[in-house]
Amino acid sequence: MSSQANPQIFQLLHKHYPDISELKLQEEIAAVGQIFHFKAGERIMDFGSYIKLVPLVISGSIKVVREDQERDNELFLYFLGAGDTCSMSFSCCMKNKVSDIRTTAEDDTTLIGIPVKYVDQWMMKYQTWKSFVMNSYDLRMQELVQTIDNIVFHKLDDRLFDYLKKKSVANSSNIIHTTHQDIANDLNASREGISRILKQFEKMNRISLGRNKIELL
DNA sequence: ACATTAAGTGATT
DNA sequence: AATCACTTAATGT
Repeated sequence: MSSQANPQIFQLLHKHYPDISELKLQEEIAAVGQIFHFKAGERIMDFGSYIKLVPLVISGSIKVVREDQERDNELFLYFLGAGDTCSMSFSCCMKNKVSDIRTTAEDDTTLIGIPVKYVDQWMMKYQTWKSFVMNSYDLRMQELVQTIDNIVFHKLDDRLFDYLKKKSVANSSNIIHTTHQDIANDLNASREGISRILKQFEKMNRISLGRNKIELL
């Protein structure tokens, strides 16, 4: 805590996290936060590891997946982008539990890591931190409820299109490089099902298809 | 040219 | 919508 505030973090906060406006809080984050860089595809956190840092994403994006114990599958949860933080990490770290989730850099990513012990402290100390945390919970919650709806009502096509949109945003490109099989794994669906729906999307001129390539129109 | 891997299809449940 | 059994197409060696 005797460490000095990192002026770079200070600036990044200002730019990407305008909601975190309390000066004292900004100073604390700058003092204890650390900047990390990850290359696309790099594993950031894995199942079973203890979470000791909460990320504030600055640029790039992170893919968050949940482990599926029965199969060798992973269920895709969501992408984190600039200005996002990982709601899962809050709940995990507060109980000092091991991670249920795995995160990988979807794109080259920069983030500020905050040691978990402060996350707690700041909740009581700073109003803006509290609402920041609550807010990101709320956003994630809405998103998850939505996808649960889509699963219950068998709307695989909605889920698939959402997935494509989000992936496109995550990679800041309209062209997505992936296979139908990989998508199927992420969404816990069959490859054939994905292929057929993609084919429909193509006929509706919403996308165009190629090998290992999907372009959003 | 041959093998491998991704994608498309139709039938069945 | 999943699974199976093939077929067809694209790519790598």
